[in-house]
Order: sequence, then structure tokens, then C-alpha cells
Amino acid sequence: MNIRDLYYIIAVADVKHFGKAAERCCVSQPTLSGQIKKLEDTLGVTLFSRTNRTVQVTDAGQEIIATAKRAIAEVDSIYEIAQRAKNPLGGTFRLGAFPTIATYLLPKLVPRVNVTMPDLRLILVEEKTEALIHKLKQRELDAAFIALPVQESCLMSHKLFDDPFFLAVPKGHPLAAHKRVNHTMLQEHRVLLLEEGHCLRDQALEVCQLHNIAEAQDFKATSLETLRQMVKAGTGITFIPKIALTEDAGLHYIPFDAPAPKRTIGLVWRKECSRMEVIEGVMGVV
Amino acid sequence: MNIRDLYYIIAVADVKHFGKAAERCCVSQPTLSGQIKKLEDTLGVTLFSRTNRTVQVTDAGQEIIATAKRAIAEVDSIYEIAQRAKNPLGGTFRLGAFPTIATYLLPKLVPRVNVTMPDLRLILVEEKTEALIHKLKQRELDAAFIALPVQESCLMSHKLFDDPFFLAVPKGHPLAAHKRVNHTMLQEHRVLLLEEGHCLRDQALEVCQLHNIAEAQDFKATSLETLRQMVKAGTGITFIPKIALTEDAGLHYIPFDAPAPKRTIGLVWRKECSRMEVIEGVMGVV
DNA sequence: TGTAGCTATTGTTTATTCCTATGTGAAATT
DNA sequence: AATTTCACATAGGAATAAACAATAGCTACA
Repeated sequence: MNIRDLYYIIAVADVKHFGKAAERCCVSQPTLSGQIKKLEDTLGVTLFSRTNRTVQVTDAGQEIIATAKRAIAEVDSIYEIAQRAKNPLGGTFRLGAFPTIATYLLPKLVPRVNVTMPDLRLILVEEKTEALIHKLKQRELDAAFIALPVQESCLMSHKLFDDPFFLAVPKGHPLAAHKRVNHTMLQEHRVLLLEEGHCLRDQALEVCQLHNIAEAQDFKATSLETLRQMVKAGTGITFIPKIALTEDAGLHYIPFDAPAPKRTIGLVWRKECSRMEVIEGVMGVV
Repeated sequence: MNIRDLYYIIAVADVKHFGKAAERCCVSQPTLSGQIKKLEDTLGVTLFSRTNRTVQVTDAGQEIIATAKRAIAEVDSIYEIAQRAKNPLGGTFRLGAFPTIATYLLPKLVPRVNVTMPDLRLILVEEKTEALIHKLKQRELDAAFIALPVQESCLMSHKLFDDPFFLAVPKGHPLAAHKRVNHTMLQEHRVLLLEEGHCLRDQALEVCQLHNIAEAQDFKATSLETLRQMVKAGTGITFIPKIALTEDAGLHYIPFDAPAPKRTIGLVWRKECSRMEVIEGVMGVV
């Protein structure tokens, strides 16, 4: 078997057409057909059921192609490692961040990374915390910004900064007059939160439950910006982390009395990660 | 790059000798040297620092060889899948079990599996529960016997049987006269348990804590058989699961009053597992 | 200085892969 | 019913790559 053959079968499985697959692989159709036939012979299994009009992937083929993709991913990372060995601050780096930090942190971060590590090709992935941790473990990410603590034995983390929450109220709201707020002042108000799965929601909920503040049950926003617009529209009040504060005519942001509720942002990576130079470079410019 | 090249570099990394590596790969030494040199050229990285006396793997080489091993593991599983497609009950099946069940369950199980699935090559792995779950997730095991419940979103499980605990006491022990025991009768006795990490220890400890029974602090056995010997020697009493009961002149096994403490044994596998035929076959003969 | 122990190089043979041209067979069209 | 179209398979020859045997070249050690 040859690595090239794996590309051939993946191409055929993708486009379901030997001629087009051959074109994608930059070989002639007979070449691709022949190699696939040979592979099928050595495996003793038909991977594709071909009729004159259609190509279908057999059950065994489905499984084998999924495995072939994993094999090729490993081979690709051999090239990646070699590239890195020549330039530790080069190559591809897959960086994750959860939604309520990505929007505010990455626009500042990326230009700085481009300056300090010009040969680095950044791939940014915005996902909820749970998905980020899963992708880190699966080696689909090299590092991710996550709200600490992260309790995973195979992952390492480093605290970057605290991000205190502010209370966001619309202009003219009874609470808008206050310089500072504390939880007792929130009791009678409608608190709007993000939909399930956002760590900011969980953190805000924790504050609410601690102080017995009710959440608006009938409303769940999908992004912090939606939430902000809803507050501006007078639908309720919410928590906005400091990093997401904006100059906004229709809104008041009020700090909390100490100890202000906050979240802690850190960078997380696999223990056996081999890209510490880049990870330190990223932490250095946050 | 060629898959064969990956075998070449792994062989050299293993034996640190081009000639012996070539022999292992069934090629001549110049062939192996040449292919490795070509690979190093395409990668642009030296994998081995060769002197006339020694071959050393470079830092980049270490990483690349680790990745190459993973790549080859995927390629191997392509052959495995093909083999399975031809005979679903054939090929290699890696089955795990935790220590306090392996010794008693597997000797009965394996002969039955050999009868019902004669083409199956069983690889048995005896590990503590935590290691089993890790290996299942890492695709290093196809299935494992584990005490339920198992709370892992990527794993599936199926209950096989309940395994009630018996109290093991030495002959002549004050409790030996009783037909049945209950927890209040254990208060004043020295209870011996397995060392940390055994699920049987955790289950027994749970029973003890529930009923405020003290554990013998200075003693922790490494296997159920050691534990049995210690009980026989009069060091204390212990819990032995039904499956591990043996005819033993020096010991009395006493059942508990209902509800008897017990553990539940189940078979666990990955959600996306492709060997359901074998898994069902294994469950069928337990 | 010579020898043993390795890896690298050279020249040649063998095996594999690739291409172009052509074949085959089923569906779509006339 | 004959023809065209589409798509994969086959055949034969050229190019490429991998293999071997023989040997050169290098260092450590006697």
C-alpha cells in the first residue's frame, strides 16, 4: 500500500467519480482506476461499487476511508513537524477560543502574533468550551483560550488575566444612577443570559444562584452582541465582562462592589505538546 | 513519502543500526540508507545523527518517529477493517478487564469465545478501571469489562450481571457461626481492603463509610488472592465478590442480609465502534 | 599503520507507476 | 432499434523509483 493510494480513494469517495477524482489527484483516470483496483486486490475488499452511471462507497469502504483520513492526517503532521524543526515559530498553529472571548480578544491578538511570529499560519477556531476541550484532546487544536479552571489531566493551563463582570443596564433604568452595584440591588430585575453551553452563562448563573437572583426564563441569547441589543431595547439587564465593554450611547455599565464577580481567562494546551515556543509567544502578546 | 519509509525509520530508531534495521525490513542496507536519505531530503530535516560507531535520533526525529508510529497504526487498522469485512467474527479483538474480575471471568470466557468465534484473535488486557477507560478512548482497546456505571459520553455500556459481595472470615472467627451478616455486626472488626485504584476497593469503602465501619489503615493488598490469604491468616476480614468465591478449608463466606452490597459488571465500548458483531458475541457467552 | 565496524556511493537490474489509446457496457437520445 | 454519450476497465510502452551487489570512505581502537 502507498500513501498516494489513500489520497486516491479519499478523492473518489469525495466526488464519486473516477475521472474527476483523477483530475483532483493530478493523474490520468486509468492510473487512478488501476491503483484503486490493486489496492482492492491487496485488501481483498471492494471499496467502491461502480455502475456505469454512479460510484458508491461500500460499507467497508466507508470505514477504510475514515481510517485513511486519519492516517493521512498523521502523515501531514510529519511534514508539519519537519517544518517546525526548521523554524519553531513557523508552520500552522490551530488556536481555539470560546465565543464570548474570541470576538474581543482575537482582533487585538492576531496582529501582534503576525508581528512577533511572522511565519506562523494561525487557524482560529471559535467553539464553546466543551468542544474546545474535546478538540484539544483529539489533537485538532494546539491551544485554546478557556475560562479556568480546566480539570483535565492531559491538559496544561496558564492563567492570563481576570475579566471582571459589569452590570449592563439600559439608559434611564432605575439602577443606572448608581456608581456601583451589589447583588442585593438585582433581586427584582429581569436578568438575561446566553443560551446553554456558553461558559459565560454558567458563570453568570453561578452568581445569580448564589444570591438567589432569578433568570428571565423565556429568553436566551446566542451571542453577547444580541444580549447587549436586548438590554438596550429595555428587555432586561445582564452581565457583560470587562473585555467586551463598548462605548454605547444606550447603555450604562456599572461595576460591582468588591469582590466583583469575574471569570479567569487562561491558555490551555496538551501536556505532551511540542509547540511550547509558539504557546509562550502567544501568551507573551496577550 | 512512502509508508515503507516509515517502517524504515522506525526500525532504525529501534535498533540504532542501519544494517540490523535493514535486515529487519528485509532489504539491503544500501536500500534502507538511500530511502532514509531521500526522506530526510524531502522533509529537509536530519532524522538520525550518524557517526561511524553510533546512530542517534535527533529531536525532530523523535517526534517524527512517534507520529510515524501513529500513522502506521492507522494503516494497520485499514488492513484490519478489510479482514473484518471478509469475516466479521475474525481479526484481532482487544478486550480489557479490571483485575478483580479478570482472574475469575476470563478463564471461563476465553474457551467459549474460541468456540463461538474461532477466527477471533483475542488480546486480553488486565488494567485498573481508570486505565481501561483511557485505553478505550484512545482506541487501544475494543471493549472492556468494567463495574458500572461508567459516565463517559463517548462510551456505551451494557449490564451483564450483578456480583454480590460476601463477607470472608477465617475459620473460628466469632462471625463464622452466622448464616447471614449485616453491617451492624461488622462494627468492631478489622476490614482489609485492596490498594488504591481498584474499583473493588472503592465499592467496599462505600459500604464501609455508609455504615461507619473502619478500614484497617496499615494494610493494603495488591490482589484479591493476597487478601484471601491474609484473611485466612487471621489478619482481618474482607469482602469477596461472589464470582471470586472458592472452596477453601480455612475460610467462611457469609452472605449479607438483603439488600446485599454488590457490584454490577458490564461490557463497555466506544460509541462509534465498528465491531458490534464481536461485542454481541462476547456478551452472548458471559 | 592496520583492522574492524559502519554508513554512503555507484552501477545495474527489477518493479512500479504513469501515460495514451482503445475497449466495453449501460443509460440516454434520436 | 440504432446511435450517441458517459464512465470505468484494459493494454502496451515509457518513465520513474526501488532494489541489489560490490565497494568506497570514514572513525575508533589496537
